[in-house]
Amino acid sequence: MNYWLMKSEPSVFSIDDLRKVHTTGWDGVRNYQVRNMMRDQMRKGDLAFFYHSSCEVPGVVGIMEIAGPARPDPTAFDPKSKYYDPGSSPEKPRWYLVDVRFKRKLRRVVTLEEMRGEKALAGMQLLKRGNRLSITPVTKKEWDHILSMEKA
DNA sequence: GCCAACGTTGGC
DNA sequence: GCCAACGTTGGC
Repeated sequence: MNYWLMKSEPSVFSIDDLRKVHTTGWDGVRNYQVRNMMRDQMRKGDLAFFYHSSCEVPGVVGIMEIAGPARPDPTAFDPKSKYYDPGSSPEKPRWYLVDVRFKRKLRRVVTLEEMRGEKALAGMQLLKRGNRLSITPVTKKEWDHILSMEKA
């Protein structure tokens, strides 16, 4: 069982959007490292933090569950999609997504700023300089620590 | 809007 | 295979 953190801009897709649709394909990933993580390491039943990025208060806002194994990202095949990639085809897909299911919202936003101040989170990949990956692994210790911050 | 830190592209 | 130019991410 693995833990993850997945970023999304709330103006594009927020935790409230996920709550409404309940389950959705996490589409639009166009980074090879992130693709490989989804395809090779994410498993059904893994848990992930939903993180709001590029917004007023960036931070962890909720929890979701990986609902199934990686599958080809259909937006890559759609010429009308902004994620269209002519180099990807159903026969030879280049991009993958995982399905995610809403679990719950946190009682409050655990902000990026707060997390930076926590010794226990000093090694977190999210907090490393220059990190731009939209999905990063989270250790069980980091996971539990962030959940303990929710109550503070 | 700025800009640091990456990733990608393409000429050579 | 190198590397300059360009594009993107995302905090601030």
